[in-house]
Amino acid sequence: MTARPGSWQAIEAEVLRRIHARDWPPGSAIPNEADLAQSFGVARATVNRALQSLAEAGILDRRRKAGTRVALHPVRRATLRIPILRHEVEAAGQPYACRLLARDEAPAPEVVTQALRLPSDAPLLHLRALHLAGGAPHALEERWVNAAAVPAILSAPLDTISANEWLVANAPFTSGDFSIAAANATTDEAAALACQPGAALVEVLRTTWDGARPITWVRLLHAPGYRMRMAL
Amino acid sequence: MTARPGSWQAIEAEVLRRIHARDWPPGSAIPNEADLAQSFGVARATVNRALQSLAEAGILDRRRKAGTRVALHPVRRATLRIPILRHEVEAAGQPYACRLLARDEAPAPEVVTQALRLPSDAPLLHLRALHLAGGAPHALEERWVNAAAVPAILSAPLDTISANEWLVANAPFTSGDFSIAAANATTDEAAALACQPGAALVEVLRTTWDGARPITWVRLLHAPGYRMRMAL
DNA sequence: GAGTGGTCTAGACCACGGG
DNA sequence: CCGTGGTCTAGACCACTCG
Repeated sequence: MTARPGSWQAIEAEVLRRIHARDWPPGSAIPNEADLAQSFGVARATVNRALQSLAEAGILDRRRKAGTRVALHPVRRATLRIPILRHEVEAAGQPYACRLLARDEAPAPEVVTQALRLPSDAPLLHLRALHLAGGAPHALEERWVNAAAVPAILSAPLDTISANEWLVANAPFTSGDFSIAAANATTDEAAALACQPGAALVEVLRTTWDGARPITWVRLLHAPGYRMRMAL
Repeated sequence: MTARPGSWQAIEAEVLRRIHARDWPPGSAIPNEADLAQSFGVARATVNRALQSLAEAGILDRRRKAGTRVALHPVRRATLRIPILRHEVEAAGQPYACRLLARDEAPAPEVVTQALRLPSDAPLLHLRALHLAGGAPHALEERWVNAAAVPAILSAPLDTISANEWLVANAPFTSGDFSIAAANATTDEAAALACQPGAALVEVLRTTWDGARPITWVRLLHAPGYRMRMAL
């Protein structure tokens, strides 16, 4: 488990140790790369690799000329892996299924068109699907797809493959928003998810873009008991 | 905005372009580093930097000898910044306050001791606090601190500084778990958060460790309307 | 202006792991 | 075995930004 002496991981661990040991307290400046390299007996590039890793993790603040400082408030970052629902379910050892509940091209609500920065009369494909895990409802998906950006979706076999999965394979995106909140189940949602009306549900909102072109807006309502886990 | 030609960012962008353009479709192998370096006219280390960046982002799968492949299912990662609550509130332009509701050393529930992998009779400090934003309830915090690992907390002025902030400054951690779920407000919680009983609340569970030593377990209940946002 | 991090190069050796 | 990625080195130049 211990990194090879002289490796950048070893340097990283040693720097971390000194920070935790308060040798280098929060807010203080640490020696520059050249000095550290000499004192550790490695090349500067190796020190650079270690410090960049720590900076990326938010442990250090680095600025040219100003030098490297221990972050005053180490803003912790958690990385959330967002799997395809099918994979998530199957990874839990349960059979997955997806049922297409609705599909139409009705005009989208303002919330959606505004989030996608599209005119309110833009032609959007509307989909509603229920994801099942082991026969039980897992999540309810409400989706709007920008048909202008992904015309092929109009002829996609969405009763065979979930829109989620089809889009991942056919419409790569470059950026997006992702947010999590809690919502009480409406009577309709409760019926679809086989839970009590008013039950607390995890609500995930996602918008994706390919460059400047909006691709899709989706709202996922997870069945009660759902929990998103990450490591710190 | 465009990266300098020959920089690793430029290589990264070009590789990304070829992936999006389906020159290198999902699952396919791409040339090895040496070949790419030659064709791009840069050193192998530069190509390595670019490909490592893409691998870290989940776009590429890299294995020694097996080479580099375009990830079949680009598992998207969202990085969530976990700020100190006070900062989060103040960043929203609202005055922050924290009220300590309870503090005792009663035995902890099994859920807590098990999550911390401690014997069920381990001495834990129990805290309950209400975080306020602009005078309105923002989040309810239920916390258990491993007094054995952080004895100084027993004499910390927790009516002045939130336990959250005190721990960040005085008890660095090396790893932790983080999970998000939704919960209906109990009558007690509703009273504290000034909302309706049964309201859907975002529940955050966090456990932190310093090496093998458990530090703290905390449950945060956010007031209705709370939303965690991240970029993809 | 000058110090510091950011990056590139050319070359080398190593570790992993597929065939 | 041996090809591929992972990493280290020594040296160099650049870019940013603080003073």
